Amino acid sequence: MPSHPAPVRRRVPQQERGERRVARLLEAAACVIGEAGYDAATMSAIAGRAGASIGSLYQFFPNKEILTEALREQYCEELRALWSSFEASDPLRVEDLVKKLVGETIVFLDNRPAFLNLLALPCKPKNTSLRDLLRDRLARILHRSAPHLSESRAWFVAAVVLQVMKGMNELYAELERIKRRALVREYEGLLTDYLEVQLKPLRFAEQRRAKRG
Amino acid sequence: MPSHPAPVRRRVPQQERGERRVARLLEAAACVIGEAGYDAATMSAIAGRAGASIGSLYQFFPNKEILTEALREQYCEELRALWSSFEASDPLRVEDLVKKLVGETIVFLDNRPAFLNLLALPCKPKNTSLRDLLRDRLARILHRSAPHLSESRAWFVAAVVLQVMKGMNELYAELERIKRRALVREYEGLLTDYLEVQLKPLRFAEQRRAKRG
DNA sequence: CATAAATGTGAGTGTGGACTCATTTTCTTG
DNA sequence: CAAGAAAATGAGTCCACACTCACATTTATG
Repeated sequence: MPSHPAPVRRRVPQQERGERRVARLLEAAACVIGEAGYDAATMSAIAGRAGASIGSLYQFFPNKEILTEALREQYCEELRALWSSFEASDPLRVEDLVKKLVGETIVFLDNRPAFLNLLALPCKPKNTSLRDLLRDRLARILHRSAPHLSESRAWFVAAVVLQVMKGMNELYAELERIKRRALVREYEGLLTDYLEVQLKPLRFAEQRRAKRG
Repeated sequence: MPSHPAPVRRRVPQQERGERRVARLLEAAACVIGEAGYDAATMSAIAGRAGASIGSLYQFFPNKEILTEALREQYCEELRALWSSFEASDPLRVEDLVKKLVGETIVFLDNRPAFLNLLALPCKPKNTSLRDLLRDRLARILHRSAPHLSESRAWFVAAVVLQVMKGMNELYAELERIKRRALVREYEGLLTDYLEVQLKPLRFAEQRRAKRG
């Protein structure tokens, strides 16, 4: 008698009504998680925000983890689409790359209030982590701009750039509108300077690093 | 009949035994919060880790918030001491300042596993926020190194530097030992370059910023 | 040693929040 | 329209965790 781990069944919407509901539920989840944080976001609050009953929420997302996973999956796909458009266009000067990166990121996060929360969350290994997705994509772009970078080095620089940008967005959320523009400028400068050094032909970068030996 | 908000009484230790207990409880709280995160850190787990019963924990810290507040207060004082030593020493070259800052911070956080968690936590306005404490101190040091910086500008730069360092420490915690050294170097370079530009006499900084128009 | 104060204990209580389900309402299809 | 499928509902269950309390043990003091 094999005691299988109870295959949780998630109802998949068959009617337009159902799809609308799922969309509204995900949207509500994003808002509530963004406002309250992951742990404090209750299933009831999410259902309420979506104008649905608690039972309705559980029809489509049989538990909190699955709901979160669905949101993460959605973000992954949107990210893939966004970054593919980056890679499709011609390589840019560092300064323009940074400006584009920063600008698009801020808009992206503005419309996805739960993104940073999910980023911090541990996630099952089989699922693509948002963080890894981002790092791989950026590393690829960096490698294209500066083919002399080793893969591991490109990955490393990408990790740093993304971490810095994450910090920027946290500050951005705290600041009053007026100071936000200044903050973005500041970070654009910081990242441009950093990347210009990193993407220079090998000997320049080495020189610079040696100077600090 | 004034219905006062029930003055929660926190037992203050009278014997050495009590002081040891309080110390062990705070230490345990720091560990558990550091490992599990604030929300998932349960009072029972903290008591258990300290080798105390749940009742004992509640004698000295009548609820989770007060416990957290005590930990925050401890960190505040330790921070004040650390930064005062920075301010006491002679002004340093930017590169040395950064190295000292980065080095001391990593050690500090290594011994205070709950620090980053508390940093993220909202906290009652009357209590000194760790974040504000840090910003004020660093801003003061920057202002001393570069008196031409306006106060608000120094504060702004300090906020950016601290946010970048926070990111560094998050990455640091994820990385294997071998890569940590490299990460620290990377951030030292990044921060030094950034601060060297910011702390230069006014016209240089303006020039540079103008270049990006 | 007697006494009281400080400290320690863990079973027990209350509650909020994740999750269930019997039932009803709405939609689709022939 | 009939009848079944999809979707909606919310009262109710269950459990983990914050917090209490009556009582036990240890320590300080005269």
